[in-house]
Amino acid sequence: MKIATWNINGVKARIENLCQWLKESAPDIACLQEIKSVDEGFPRLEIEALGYHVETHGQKGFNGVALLSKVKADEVMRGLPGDDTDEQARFIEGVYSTTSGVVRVASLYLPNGNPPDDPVKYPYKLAWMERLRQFAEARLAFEEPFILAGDYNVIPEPFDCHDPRVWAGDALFLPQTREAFRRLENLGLTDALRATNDAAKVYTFWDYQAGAWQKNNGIRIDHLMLSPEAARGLQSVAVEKHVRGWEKPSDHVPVAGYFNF
DNA sequence: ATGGTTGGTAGCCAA
Repeated sequence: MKIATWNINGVKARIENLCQWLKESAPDIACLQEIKSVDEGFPRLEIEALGYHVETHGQKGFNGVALLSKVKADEVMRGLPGDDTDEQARFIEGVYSTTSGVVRVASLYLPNGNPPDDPVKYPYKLAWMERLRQFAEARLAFEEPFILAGDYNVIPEPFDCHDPRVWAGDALFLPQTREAFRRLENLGLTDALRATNDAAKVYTFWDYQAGAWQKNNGIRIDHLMLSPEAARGLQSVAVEKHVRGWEKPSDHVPVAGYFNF
């Protein structure tokens, strides 16, 4: 089974790239972030025509996540529990039947948090990460294959970026951000790409500005975090970097895990 | 639109 995550930075602007990628990469489940669309505006017909079921959790203008799957989800949950006042569409979870049982997959778009001195943005990021930790802890108790995939807006280690000095004061790399990410790992979640490729300098995002792609000035912020039951089934991870070189690309590329379930 | 890019929106904001 192939399970991928991709921040597409606007589904309407990316529909051609998205369809091209679905045809060529053919993930069984795709976790999308930053669809930047309300549910009614999501181009579901084009995607359904390629054999995918579509579940969205959209919002006007920004954020928004989706799950595309070859097999229809048995259950879908929208929104990260833990704060009923949170209006931002950043989380959707689906439960899927496989030949060997069930797999639970979430598509998440963790808050960016910049600028860190903003009275709202960075505290919101940290609070969201704590909610995610509590949610993951509850899910891990199920002892199921469980995958938390998405744009974490977290650079876990200095070698996950081209130049750590540039990121020193950034919400994606501040010590508190990295500590909160480590708390997720310490629950027993495995960072799939780190687990299969310990080589440094693997990136998933390159800014549109200042020729970042051409200079390979990237960061690794899109992660597949696996429960022990999912990690046991992990065979390999692919960063589909060539997609960044397409016409009208997203600034993120897909990251895909291959599993023996 | 500060500029460096892009997307969505009509608030230049968010990334």
